[in-house]
Amino acid sequence: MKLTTKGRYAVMAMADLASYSKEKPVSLSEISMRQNISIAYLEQLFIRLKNKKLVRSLRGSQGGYVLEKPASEIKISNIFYAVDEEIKTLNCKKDSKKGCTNKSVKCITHNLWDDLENHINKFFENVKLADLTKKLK
Amino acid sequence: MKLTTKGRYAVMAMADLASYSKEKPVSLSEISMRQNISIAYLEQLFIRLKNKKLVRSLRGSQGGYVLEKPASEIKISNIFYAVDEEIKTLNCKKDSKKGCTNKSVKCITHNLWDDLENHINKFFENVKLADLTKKLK
DNA sequence: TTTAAACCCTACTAATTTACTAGGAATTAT
DNA sequence: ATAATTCCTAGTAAATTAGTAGGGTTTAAA
Repeated sequence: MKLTTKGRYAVMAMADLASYSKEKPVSLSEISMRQNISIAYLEQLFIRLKNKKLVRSLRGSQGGYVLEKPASEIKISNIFYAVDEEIKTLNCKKDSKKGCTNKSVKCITHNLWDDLENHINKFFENVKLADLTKKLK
Repeated sequence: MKLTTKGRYAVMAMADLASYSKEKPVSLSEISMRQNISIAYLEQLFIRLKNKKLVRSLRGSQGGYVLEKPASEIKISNIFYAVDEEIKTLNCKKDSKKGCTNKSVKCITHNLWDDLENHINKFFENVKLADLTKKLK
């Protein structure tokens, strides 16, 4: 059970934005240097963050990104969701009423995995971006 | 963030054992059929479960496995630990005092990942194998 | 009006991890 | 003896992750 760089980098980048984009937009090259993540990789993440309306972009020279909303209104779960950092405790689909769809497998521990997912998701729901920036710098 | 089959199968197999090994040892082929996991794969898991004293093996014909302790004394975290299902929110080592060892990277979100790890681990600490078997069958 | 800094977008590839298989050896009840 | 079982090591296929490449488009500022 492991957090991928996608989710981790996205949160790091957003935390960076939260603390450095007060005055002016922050460029990916700045974030790249501060957080040691390649620009090309950051680009991929920011396209998604933008699609989910977590950041706003300013194109052209002197451009960059700013937060679309106050850091106090952005949950970690929003960021993870934007970049597809999914919490998955099962492989099988969860469409069927009870248990797994995979017909012959008895998912005897189904409830446990469900509880776990809820537990983790709740954690991310309860942490806001603003909570992190205190620890920055 | 995803649970691997190693951890998931190990818990399923242990839950199977907990409910079927009361009278006689349960063979891997039985578990294999009930849980739809290959015997060869189960073998790998049970070697580790045995090393960590969670199960006891009985070799030879009519052999199989039984729980080493009552299901009420086996935590999910014990099972995960036995099969190396690790909860990892960071790539960098956590040896150094504060933050990451990777010198030039500022792990600004370090505390968040630490909190997350604790949160997940605590969940697994609080669930016992016996809690699952109620839901079985 | 040119230039350079920036975002935008798609596709590909390398690296790593996961999931699983193969094949045999040792043990033991019947 | 034999068949059912655990035990053990090594390998490989599949999937995912992490990152690169290379070309756009937009825009502030010289």
